[in-house]
Amino acid sequence: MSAKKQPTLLLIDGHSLAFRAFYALNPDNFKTSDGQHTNAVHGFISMLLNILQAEKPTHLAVAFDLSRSSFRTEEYPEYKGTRGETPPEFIGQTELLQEALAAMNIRTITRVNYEADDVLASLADQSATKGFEVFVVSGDRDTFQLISDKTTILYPVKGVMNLVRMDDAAVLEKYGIHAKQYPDLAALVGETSDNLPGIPGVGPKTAAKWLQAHIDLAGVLEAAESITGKVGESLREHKELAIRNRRLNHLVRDLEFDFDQDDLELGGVNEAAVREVFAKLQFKTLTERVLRLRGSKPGSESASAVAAFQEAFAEEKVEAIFDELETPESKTLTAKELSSWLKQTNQTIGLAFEIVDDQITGVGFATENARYLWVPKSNQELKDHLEPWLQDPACVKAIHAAKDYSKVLFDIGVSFAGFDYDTLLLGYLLNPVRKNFSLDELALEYLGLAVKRGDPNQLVAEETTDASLDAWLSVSLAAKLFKLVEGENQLRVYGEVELPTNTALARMEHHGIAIDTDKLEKLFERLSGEVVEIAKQAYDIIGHEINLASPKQLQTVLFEELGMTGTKQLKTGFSTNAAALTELFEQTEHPFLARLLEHREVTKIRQIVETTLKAVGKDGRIHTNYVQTGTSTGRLSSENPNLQNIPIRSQRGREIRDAFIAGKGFETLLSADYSQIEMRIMAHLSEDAGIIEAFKSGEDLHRFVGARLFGVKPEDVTSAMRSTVKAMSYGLVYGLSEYGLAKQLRISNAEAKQLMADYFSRFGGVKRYLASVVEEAKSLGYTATTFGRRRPFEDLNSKIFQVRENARRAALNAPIQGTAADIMKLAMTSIDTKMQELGLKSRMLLQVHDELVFEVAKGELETLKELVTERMGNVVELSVPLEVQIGIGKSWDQAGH
DNA sequence: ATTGACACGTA
DNA sequence: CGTACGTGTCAATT
Repeated sequence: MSAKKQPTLLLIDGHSLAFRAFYALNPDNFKTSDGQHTNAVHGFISMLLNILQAEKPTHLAVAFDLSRSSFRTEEYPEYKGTRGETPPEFIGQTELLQEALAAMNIRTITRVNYEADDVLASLADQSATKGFEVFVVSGDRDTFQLISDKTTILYPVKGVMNLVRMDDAAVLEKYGIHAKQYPDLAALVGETSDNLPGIPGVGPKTAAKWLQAHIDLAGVLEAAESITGKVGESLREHKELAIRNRRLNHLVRDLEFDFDQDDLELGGVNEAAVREVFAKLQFKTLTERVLRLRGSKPGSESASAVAAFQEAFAEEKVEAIFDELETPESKTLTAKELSSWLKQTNQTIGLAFEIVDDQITGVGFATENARYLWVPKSNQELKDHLEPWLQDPACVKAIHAAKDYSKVLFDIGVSFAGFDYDTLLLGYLLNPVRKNFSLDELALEYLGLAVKRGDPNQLVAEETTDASLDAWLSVSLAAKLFKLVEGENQLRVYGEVELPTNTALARMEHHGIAIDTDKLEKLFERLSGEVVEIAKQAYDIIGHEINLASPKQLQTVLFEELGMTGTKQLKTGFSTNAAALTELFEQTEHPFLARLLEHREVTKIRQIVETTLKAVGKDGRIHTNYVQTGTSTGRLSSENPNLQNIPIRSQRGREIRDAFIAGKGFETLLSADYSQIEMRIMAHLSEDAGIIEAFKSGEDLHRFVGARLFGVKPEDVTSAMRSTVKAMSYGLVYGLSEYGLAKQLRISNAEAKQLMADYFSRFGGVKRYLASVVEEAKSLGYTATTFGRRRPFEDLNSKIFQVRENARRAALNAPIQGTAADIMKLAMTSIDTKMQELGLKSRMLLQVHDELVFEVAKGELETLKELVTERMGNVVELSVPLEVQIGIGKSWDQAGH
């Protein structure tokens, strides 16, 4: 059936790909029991399999650099001189990789005095001449010079382990020149990573323009006299740099080899050797994947893995094997087939929805070795077939980002019991600092799987939803992530805090909060009028109009025209922020500054009014999105819009809060907040007798502390003393330094030092606690809240003072802010559960870190007030009481305290 | 259109 | 040189 395939040669720059793999995968997750890191090897092989699947080459070779020296470093010793030291985790991995490749009968090639790219260039050129189609995998753009109609470069894009297919058209698109011209462009621009400076002032744009006009570097240099401007001058002055760069980036294409292309043909593997090497590397996932595809049960011996590899590398089989190695094939099910499958499957089932315009257009289901897609014809059909299963807590479900789906289910009236594994939340607990929590990123990090979506023949990844793939990834990740979370003793945070909070949040977002849009619109108009008026006054003072929102223009006016001396230096000049302006005003009393500050306040508030108005939905309510993975400490964040930064301090700002109201059919809003929760947690964690006594006494905290600190009676603490104490107490929670305290209180460093020493001598527990937090974080590499939530810290031992200090302060704050966040989440869950249980009509709507806002239904005020106070106050037992303040009113402002 | 710097609102 | 966020604007970049 199959015609003789076009012979295709795949050439790989070994170090280049291994380094990409190394930086894409976290070394901590790929470590053998004796501590050897294997992430680069794992990533390399996983990537290799992907390329084999996509390109189906018949021949393969991997080239490695022998050392850092080559004929290029002889000519120019600084070549690649900026490359830093090899990361310690990478050490030994090249050798392991070469062993693994040898076991798989893949030829590795090195050449003394030459770089891997020269070997690739020679092989590519010679093979193309013999009629091969050639693919070169290299992260070095110099290889673009090899591109021809026979030869394509697969170039890794930074960040994710993905390859872009670079052919002549792609180079033309990206750089505006043909591939052949690329080394000329590189010579002009220079290459920082190779320590090759180019012509100063010349970037890719300019170089491309020249090359479009003059074909190649020689042509450009010939025409150098006619090139005008600064860049032309620069070119004439530095042309020898370009000539040198061009000589160095020229790849050698005529190396001779003691083998020919036939010796590179993909054949069987060395069974015993593969078994040995893979055992040494402890590559369970790769092996398990092969076992699954072979249909054998886990636990049977790994001979089948070897056999699978053997077949994989045998010609003609490559395609089938690696297609399946990625994921099981997706099958589309009818409603009937789905129901019976759900009934008979008692393993954990991965679940994902395809959602278009808030409608469920597809549902993916998966176990680790099968995946299915079901396309419900209507919401009713979906409800009929899915609701019983969703409501059955005995059916174990794994899902990613349950909240997104829960909201849609609420919308269409499908009830559900909750989900057991949410890979988003598990991923968050394992590393709250990471930026991207997508399934693909988690799969890459924890499964070593580079997920490909869309057309499998297209190496460039496309964003497409594939519900059955998502379901499969969720179920595959769930077990692994859960084990890791368990190993870190974070199961309690997962099960008691994050997972149930998710459901409460879905409900809150679903409900949203009602807005008095008329009021906001009027406010907007009024503020707009004020802005115009204030701006006019400001322009009159300085005699001309400027853009008051432009820090740059302000710098010109303040520090040049008006001749003021700036207070705080920034990258771009002196700061014009409110603190700096206030200080300038104190010095100069210049009326422009007063107008400017007022302008700032009013425009800011007007801007918030505008975005708030824009966020009001058709139902007259705002449905914010709470991001449960948004902070490194365990707090929530709120976006689209952010309802956690609605103004409260200024009178103008509070008018916005007055537009957040109880909706139709509800009587009032109720706001409940924890009073001084972070200081209370500080008291609890530090076990400081003095602070604990302060809270237990019921005396005002700052007054109490002030009395102790200054040795006076509580009633004799002046308001100045009290605010000093307040600043210091709060500062300590944030890792305040002597210098910072001095600045804040406008006292000398020595006075600040004395003040702090006094504070610590009176409240020794606080001092001991803060020191212990940093010590522990240094030795463990993370901080933990009382419930076990972790935050990693790497920079506590940094040699750079600034970096180290930043980490120190964050580490001091993390357990306190994090514990407060845990307590609030527990309280929310407790309240939400109870409200559901009692079938209350009232609803929880907002969370602002230490405050909850409820919408109260008729006749439920007393019940709710008591319920909320009791649940928030008693959710955990600390060594100090948790005090809850309740406010009630028609609007958020009136409910506030 | 996207990006970085700045500014500023909240707890 | 006090923690944690999200959003807007300007100005300079494709």
